[in-house]
Order: sequence, then structure tokens, then C-alpha cells
Amino acid sequence: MVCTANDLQEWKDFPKGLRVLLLDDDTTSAAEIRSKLEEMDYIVSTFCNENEALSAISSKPESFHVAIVEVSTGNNGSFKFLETAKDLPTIMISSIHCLSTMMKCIALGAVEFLRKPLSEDKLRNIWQHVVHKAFNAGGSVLPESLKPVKESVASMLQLQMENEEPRNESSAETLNVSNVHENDHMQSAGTDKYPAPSTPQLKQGGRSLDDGDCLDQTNCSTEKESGEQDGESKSVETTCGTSVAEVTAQVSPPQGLGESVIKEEDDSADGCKSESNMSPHPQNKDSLSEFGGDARNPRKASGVHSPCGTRANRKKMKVDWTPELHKKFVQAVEQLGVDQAIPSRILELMKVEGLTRHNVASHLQKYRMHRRHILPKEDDRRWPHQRDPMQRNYYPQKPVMAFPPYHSSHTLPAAQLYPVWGQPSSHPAQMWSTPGYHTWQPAESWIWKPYPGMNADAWGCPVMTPTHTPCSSFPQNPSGFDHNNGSGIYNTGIPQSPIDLYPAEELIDRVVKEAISKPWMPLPLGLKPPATESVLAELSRQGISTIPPHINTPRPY
DNA sequence: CGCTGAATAT
DNA sequence: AATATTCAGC
Repeated sequence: MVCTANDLQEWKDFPKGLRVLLLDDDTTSAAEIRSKLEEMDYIVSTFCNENEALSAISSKPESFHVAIVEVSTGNNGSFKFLETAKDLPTIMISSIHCLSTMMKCIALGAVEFLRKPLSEDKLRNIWQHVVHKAFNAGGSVLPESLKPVKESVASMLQLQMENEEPRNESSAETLNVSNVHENDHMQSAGTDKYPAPSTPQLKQGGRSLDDGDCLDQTNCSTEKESGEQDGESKSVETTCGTSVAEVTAQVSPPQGLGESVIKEEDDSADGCKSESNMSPHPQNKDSLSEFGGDARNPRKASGVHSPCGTRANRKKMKVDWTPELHKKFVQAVEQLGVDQAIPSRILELMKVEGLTRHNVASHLQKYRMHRRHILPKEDDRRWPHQRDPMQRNYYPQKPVMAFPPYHSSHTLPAAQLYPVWGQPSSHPAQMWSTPGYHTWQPAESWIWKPYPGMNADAWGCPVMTPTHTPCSSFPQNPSGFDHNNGSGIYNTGIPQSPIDLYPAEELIDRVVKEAISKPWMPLPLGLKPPATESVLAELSRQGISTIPPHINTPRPY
């Protein structure tokens, strides 16, 4: 405002002649600063009274390019200047370093907060704020990513003001505690980026301000990496994301990012976080290679891919169990047999580079928990012992629900038989298909009790009445994947065997046995009697050619 | 010691 | 809620 981009472009010996408004009621320090500034060819106007300074601005707005305002315990609470001189890039200075005060200044629009004494370096670079203002006047939109920061700062400040007076030194502590989790933003994004991005140099100035204070400490403590830390220092921060452009660039791209599988733990103030996530991971479902590549392997993840990478390598990776990965996991488990699936073997079968036994173990634990939840009691006493151990190696116990007939299930490739999540779901929660699990509730609670070994046709399908209870919907997609994210693999009316819904085989056997031994019993609710022909056909298919006469006799009761 | 699985921690 | 980490048995 005060100084436009055009002005600057014509300004040959910039920043020489830049007009600085200096407001500091400490005449000694004011004189000191003034002399330093003048040495650098800045033109300084000193004020020791806020109102005077303000009136000077209002009467001759064009008189200043940048302001340096002292925040002392005396005027600490007012911030009047800051609020009034919105258009003038204002640098707050103070000998006290209260975080809440700093925060407030920045939030109110100060471009920077410097702690006294002001070194020449700090002063020398104040022109950058003028340039920034000149070239970024108005127009900038708060990046989406920074909104949370803004909000938290805002609420924090509000809290501050409510609980205690701004000047309160101890407030810094309170403030810090409540914001530990966002320190990273605070430092890089909040303090520098949101109000007015600083240049590296300026940033350093700003940083020195924090020293000894909570901010840095917190950051360090976050970095509690045990053994393997190399000489990496945080100096990178000066390199990383300091300009608005950079910030924006780093922040927006991650959107397109489908699902990075093993990503760096986003950790403290390293503005590189988004960068790491940015690495393109075209979601080639299934490709194992995908996991072997770049950032997935902790060891391989060395910061090759990002300027800030160097410091990022060390970070522990977090495994993202994408549907693909989970699928592999499930297939491995199946291949082994649920009862014999142990982390190490699963890991072998999965062949996913970078994945550790621990990762698998953890996932397995969750997997088992889900199953347990889904298949209570019955689950315990079945599968084991029931089949030849050797057969387990071939997609065994795939409980089939009224389809396909068991005799054919062993001939189908697992992938086909148990389509798992048809497509990678963007919603991991669906992997466990909670809703569909009801389908496999124990017989006691599930009225739809298909009899394995029989074709759905033979036994009839559930009566599908739109108005039926939830249970009336055909369990063709027990896994709850009907929505199937438009992948094209959706319910065709043919029941798909959900890969991870393995109804207790024992349960099925029991039900079948029971049904066979008590043919007079009514069919489970939701089923309609099969057509006679179907039954006959099925029976003959099973080698039963004669029908016991009593089958058609009236029920014993 | 290394593995597993359950309990905790983050 | 999802993963990681820790811990007690084996």
C-alpha cells in the first residue's frame, strides 16, 4: 500500500531511502536502533508515543514504508498501532519474549516479532517486508492448510485474553502446553507463513526469538529418535518452505495423492512432511513392486526425493494397510490357514518389501480381533482338526454361503473365489466390512441360514422384499461392499464370496447336518422353499437318486 | 534369542 | 481407529 510493486521497480538503490517509522518509548533503545538503521541508509522517524505515531501515519500515509514498534510491558495490552496501521508492514520488537504476546502481534498483522536487542542482520532485512507487501498486497487467500492454524491461534488468543491479561508472562507456558501438538505449524506456518511469510534471513531473526523458550524445546523433545540419528540437523528448516509460494506448493498437491502406503510419520516442524506425501504413487492395485519402490522402505526412503529429505529418512514409517495390501495379507492368511497364519509366514507370502513382521503382527492382531468379533463362539471350535493339514495350503476353509457348491470351491483360484474388496477402497474402514459382518452372525442370531453344499437355486433364495427387515436383504455382499466405489465390480445378483467373511465351517457343517437330519424342520426365515425340480436335481447331483418316503410325510408334530 | 500374541501406547 | 511398541510366555 504504502509502497507498490511499481514503486519498487523504479527504486534503483532500494532499500536505501526506505522510510521507517520507529515507535519505542525507550529513548535509549530507540536511538540505538535508529542509528543502526541510518547506517544502512534507511530513513528513520522516531516516535515515543503511540498516538503521535498514529497521527503521523494518518496525516501522511505515504511517509513510511515499514514500521518498527516496541512492545513493552507498558503498552503491551493495547496493540493499537498494530490494529490501526494495517497497511503498514509492522515489525514488533520487544525485550520480553512472551509467546502469547508474540502470537497476538502476529495474529493482529505484525509481519514479524523480533526480540531486542536488534542485531544489524535483523534490521538490515526489514525491507523484505516492504517488498512482500508491495508484491502481495491484499489478494492472497489463506491456504486451506493454514486455516486450522489460524483458527487455533485465534481460539488460543481468545482464551488468553479471557483468562489472563496479554502481558502475563506465564501465559506463554499455558499457551505452549495447550498447543504442543501444533508447534510445528506454529513455527513454520504460523509464525512465518500465515501473517506474512518471511525470508530465511528474517526467519532466523525471528527464530532467535524463541530460543530458550518453549517452542524449540518442544520441537526437540518430539524428536526422540533412539539409536539411529545421524548428524542431520534441523538447519534444513531454513531451506524448507519459507516463502509463500513454497508453502502453497507443498500444501496443495497432496490432494491428488491416492494412498501412500508407507509414509513418513509426519513429525515436527519440518515443512517437508507434505513433500514426502507428495511423491506420486499411482495406485496400481496389486503391484507388489509398488511397495518395493521409493519411500516405502524405511531404508530406501532416504531423502532422495526431496530437498528436505535428508532429515526425513530417519523417520519411522507407518504402514498404511491399503485394500491392496490387506488383500495380500488376507490371501496369505488364507493360504496358510487361519489357524496357522503367523506373522512370519504371512510376511513371507506377502512378499512386500519394507513390510516387517511387526507390521504384519500388528495387522494380524487387528484382523483376528475383527474376526472374533464377527464370529463369536462357534468360531473357536471349528476349523482346526477338521481337515487335512495338507489341504490347508490351498485356499482351504472358504466357507461358502449357499454358493458356490463346496465341491467346486476347491477348483477355483482363490482370487476368483474370494474376490476380496473388489477394488481398492478409499475408505479403509470398509476393509473390515463391519456392516456385512452381520451376515455371518452365528445361526442363533442370523435368520438367513443357507445350507452349504447346496446351490442357492436348489434351496431357494431369500425372499427379497424391499420392505423387509435389514436381514431380508440378500447377503450376496456380506462384506458390505455393495457401494464398491463405482469400480464396476458390484453386485450382480450373484452372491460373491466375501474373502474375509469366513463363516465358521463347523457352523455350516452343523447347520447342514441338522437340516439334513431334520428335514421336517421349517426353513430358516427369509427363505422360500426350493423348487422340487431343483431339489431333485441337486440330490441327484450329489448321488442321491432316491427320496426317502418320509421326507414328504407330515411333520411329526 | 527370536517369535508370538496380548496389552498398551501413540 | 489404526498402527506401533512393549511385554510376558514359550
